[in-house]
Amino acid sequence: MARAAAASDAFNAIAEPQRRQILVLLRGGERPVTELARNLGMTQPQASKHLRVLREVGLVRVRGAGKQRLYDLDARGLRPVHEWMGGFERFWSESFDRLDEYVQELKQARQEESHDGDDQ
Amino acid sequence: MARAAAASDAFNAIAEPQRRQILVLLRGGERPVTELARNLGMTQPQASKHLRVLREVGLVRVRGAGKQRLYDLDARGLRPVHEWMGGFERFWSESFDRLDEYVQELKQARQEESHDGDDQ
DNA sequence: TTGACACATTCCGATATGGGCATATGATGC
DNA sequence: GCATCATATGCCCATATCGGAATGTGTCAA
Repeated sequence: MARAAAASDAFNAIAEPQRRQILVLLRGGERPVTELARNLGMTQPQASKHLRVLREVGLVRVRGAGKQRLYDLDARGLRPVHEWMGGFERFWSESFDRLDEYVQELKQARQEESHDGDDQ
Repeated sequence: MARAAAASDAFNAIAEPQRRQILVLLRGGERPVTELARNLGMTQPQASKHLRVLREVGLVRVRGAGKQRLYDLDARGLRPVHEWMGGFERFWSESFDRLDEYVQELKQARQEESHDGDDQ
C-alpha cells in the first residue's frame, strides 16, 4: 500500500499542495468548483477530485446553489493537526533561540576570518 | 505520479502516522534507531526508512555515538506547517462557537421533543 | 582479521495517488 | 423532452509509497 490507507485523514489531505491552496482560497468564503479550478490553474475534474478528498476528511462542506455547488471551509477538520502540532509548541522558542545562537556564531566566525584570512 | 514528488516536505513527512509517532517520541530527547523501532513496534529497516524521510525534510538530525546513531528532533522543520496552520487560527473560535451553538440547538430540540413526543 | 552489533540500503510486490481525458450525472431554461 | 452549463466519475498510465526480507556498511572488541 502507498500511505497507510486512503487520504483518509486531515494530515494526508493537507499533504497535497493543491489541496492546501484550495483551503486557503476557501478562507475567503465559499466558492464554486470552476472558480477554484480557474484560480489554481487546474482542470475542473482535478478540482473536483481534490474537493472530494477534502470533503471526505471533513475539511470542506458543500451546498447546492442552482447548477453550482458551493464549497465552504470547515476548519474544524484541521483540529487534529492543530492539536498534534500543539505538542511541539514548546520547541518553537527553543529552536529559534538555537537558531539565533547559530546566527551569532556565524557573525563571530566571519569577523575572526576577516582578521587572519580575509574573505573566501 | 503519486503525490507531487517525494515526501519532500514536512507536510508529506507528517502525513505518515508512524513518522508522527517517531517525532512524538523524540520530543523526549534523542534516541537510537532500535529503541524507536521497538517502542513503535516496527522493524528496524522501517524505522530507518522513516527516519531517512524525516532527516531529508529537516525534522530530525543524527549524531553518531559509537555503534549507534542518535536521532534528535529538529522542530524547526515543522515551521512551514505551523505557519500554514496559523492562517486558519481565526477559524478555530468561529468553528467552535458554531459547534457550541449546535450543541445548544440540540439540547433545546431535545427539550421540545420531550414535551410532545417523548424520548427517541 | 574476525565476529558481533547497530544501522542503512536495495529489491520486490501490492497498492494508492495524481494527471489527463472521456463521459456520466444534475440542474436550469426553453 | 432537449440543449446547455456545472460538476462528478470512471478509466488508464506513470510514479511513489509502504512493508518485508535480504544484504550491505560501519564501528567496536578481542
